Amino acid sequence: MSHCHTYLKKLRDHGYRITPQREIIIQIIAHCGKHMSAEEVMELVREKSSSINIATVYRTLDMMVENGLASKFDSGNGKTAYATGKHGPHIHLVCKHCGSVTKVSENDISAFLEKIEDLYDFDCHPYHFSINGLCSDCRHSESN
Amino acid sequence: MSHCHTYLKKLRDHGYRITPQREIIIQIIAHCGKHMSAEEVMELVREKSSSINIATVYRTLDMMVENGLASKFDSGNGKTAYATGKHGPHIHLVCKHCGSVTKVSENDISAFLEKIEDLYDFDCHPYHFSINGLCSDCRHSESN
DNA sequence: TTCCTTGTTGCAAACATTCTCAATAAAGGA
DNA sequence: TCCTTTATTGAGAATGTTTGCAACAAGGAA
Ligand SMILES: [Mn+2]
Ligand SMILES: [Mn+2]
Ligand SMILES: [Zn+2]
Ligand SMILES: [Zn+2]
Repeated sequence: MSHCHTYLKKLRDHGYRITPQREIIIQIIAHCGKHMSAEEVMELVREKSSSINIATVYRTLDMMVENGLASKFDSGNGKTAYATGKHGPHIHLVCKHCGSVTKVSENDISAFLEKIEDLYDFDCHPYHFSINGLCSDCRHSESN
Repeated sequence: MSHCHTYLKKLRDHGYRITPQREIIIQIIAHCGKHMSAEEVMELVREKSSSINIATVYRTLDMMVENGLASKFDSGNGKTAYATGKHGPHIHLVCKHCGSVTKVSENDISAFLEKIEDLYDFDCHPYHFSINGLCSDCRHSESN
């Protein structure tokens, strides 16, 4: 069963209705491994159907986030980015000085997330978030 | 020297000009220990001066973030929240099912942040961000 | 298959945030 | 103190995202 069918089934099991709009949107974000803004999803949606509204795209993406099927985060360029689990669990270190983004691998976070689960009984899967700070280059080149 | 004078000095040292608008905005966010939205800052600004524009509030808060004097994160209610270091370093575990927010203490994160610094030479201070997931109540009460 | 209930959609308006630009004023030098 | 340079401001337009609501349609019942 393909990735997006799993998502659709999960949503149906949660009582959501499966509409053609949702099928198209979920297929797009599920098959594309990268972050996408709502507008980028919308562009691909338009290739498949001509009358889906941007509000429906936002609503569907947010529904996925609320049900743990996608993550949502501030991409730093003024648009919110969405991605499914296929994008893979990792976090982004965003330099607030130069804007560079460094990826932290799953391996380097797992111990931390296990701790969060043990101490707080909180399940942070699929995890994909950003931490702001100063990158290596910027912290060493600055006088301050 | 009060908290906000330290901020003002740091900004002046970085070449920024100190305007009455910035003094008022920084004083407000520096003295208030909690997260505030730009609109909430604006309301307090209006009590001190009648003609400061909301764009200036946004610009000043973002300037603080870019210079490591404040953090900025998605509060979940549709408005971005800002806070200075006085709010204290910690992270928020936000339940995407019920919306509850659990605070993770500095103590439980420090090992992770040291690892990030060692491995990636990235300085994530002042850290104050959120992780989405399922809270204890929701993960156990749900059938899924 | 048909009907009913109620969740979902498209649309437009509202809202939150960012940007553009001409006017203003902070900071430093004379 | 006055002048010059140039960062900053207010105003409003633009952009990105959310919301209210009437029309529509998915999914279950009969
Ligand atoms: Mn990513
Ligand atoms: Mn906080
Ligand atoms: Zn950097
Ligand atoms: Zn919860």
